[in-house]
Amino acid sequence: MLDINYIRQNPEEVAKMLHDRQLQGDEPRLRRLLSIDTERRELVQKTDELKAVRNRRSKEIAELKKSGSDSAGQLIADMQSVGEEIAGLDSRLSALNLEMEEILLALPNRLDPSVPIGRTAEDNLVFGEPVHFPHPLEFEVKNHLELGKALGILDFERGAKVTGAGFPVYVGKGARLERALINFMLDRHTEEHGYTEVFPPFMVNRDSLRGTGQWPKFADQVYHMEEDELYAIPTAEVPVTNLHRDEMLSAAALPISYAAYSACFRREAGSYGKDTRGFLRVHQFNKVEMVKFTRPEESYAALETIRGHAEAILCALEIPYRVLLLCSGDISANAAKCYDIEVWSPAERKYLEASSCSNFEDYQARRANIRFKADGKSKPEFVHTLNGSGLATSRLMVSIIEHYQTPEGGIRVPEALVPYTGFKDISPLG
RNA sequence: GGAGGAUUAGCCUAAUUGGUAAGGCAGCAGUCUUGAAAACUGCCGGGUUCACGCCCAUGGGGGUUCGAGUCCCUCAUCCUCCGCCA
Repeated sequence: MLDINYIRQNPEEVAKMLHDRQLQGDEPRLRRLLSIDTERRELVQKTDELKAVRNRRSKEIAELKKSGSDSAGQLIADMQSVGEEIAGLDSRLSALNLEMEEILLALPNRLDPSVPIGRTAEDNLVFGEPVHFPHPLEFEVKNHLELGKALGILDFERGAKVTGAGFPVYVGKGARLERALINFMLDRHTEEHGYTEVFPPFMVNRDSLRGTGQWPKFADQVYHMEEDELYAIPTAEVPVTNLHRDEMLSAAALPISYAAYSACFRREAGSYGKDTRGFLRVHQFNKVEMVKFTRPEESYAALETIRGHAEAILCALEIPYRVLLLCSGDISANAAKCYDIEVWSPAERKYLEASSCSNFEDYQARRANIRFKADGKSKPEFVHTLNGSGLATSRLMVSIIEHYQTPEGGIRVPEALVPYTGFKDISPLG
């Protein structure tokens, strides 16, 4: 959520941001917001004056009653009408506040100046050089679906029977490989990158969804348990960032860094037809997420750090990847700046998104009311929040299966994972 | 699921039959000091104002009232006991 004071003082900047994000259609709502704000402020002034009168008179009534005088009757009658007037203005005010909040919650974040201006994913900037690792695949490569099925480590059909399409089952060494990946990444982040491990709830309430920005705008992408008014988390970002909702953090504690494994649930409503085969788009997948809370002036350095931590995982696994700096038209509404890390799929012959590292600045902190005090004399400030996937196992699994396949149709286990799997390869014979 | 109790600022705690939230700790700045501690003074939730000030804020939402921390309704969370389950 943006600061209404910032919007009031820089309306043309906000309009340009909407334009850069290809959201020109939101501009009428921005104008509506500004007019609500003006009316609201006038109304506040008026009711404040009336309330000041009421407070003063009420004190007089108290004094009169205390002194045993009966002369308070006229005053009380007068205040009755003042009270009615206040109630009328207040109800108008709360309607305006409600509408203002609705618009504010739906308005996207500002963009960092370093974000390239562009219309679609085509305009994303390749950041730095793609990173290669030599994998001798001098034979006809199979895709992860064929290999996974032939090796008996992935079972999409039974997953579809038990739950539905997009809920894969990992079997045998496949399950072990998945668990190894999760443990490997958590260990790296906690032991080498300085994160505190968190194992969060996989369901959250609405306040948490609103805090990180999945509600109200993206509510249709989230599984909803109506009877209990709970939502299945689309990412650990939601429960972990909301750990500190409505808290005043001690300045000395910043930055706070959490790494969390969670299953992630996404309805992916309306997204069938594109990259939907196998693991490329599923309703449930596993992910290790990094979340940071920083002082405002430190957030952009922290973004680079998080990206480095995600890249370190890929380097350790020797999986080829590249980094994209998302353009204004493709970046998510909540983020001020975002890198995507994409891994190379030799079977699909294209890059697949495996990680997204974002700086939300104070956009989430303002929604979730996460503040800190720099020192004793300064006012509470909103922290900056960041997160990055570190990383999504489903996409990594595709990479590992495809890059580490052997001409015989088996899979070697990446060196770094062997201590976690307890085996070095998955052979066609099982 | 049932009964009872609780929720006040970063933390801890007060407030008479309903009369408009008092203190303490921590933190910051200043005075004093060679320096520090102690002591003293000021600041220390949000909005508005050049400022004085004014308004809002006692877990969330609503109600009664001239006036609500206090009374009523409702929801959330925590604690205790009972029941149920693993």
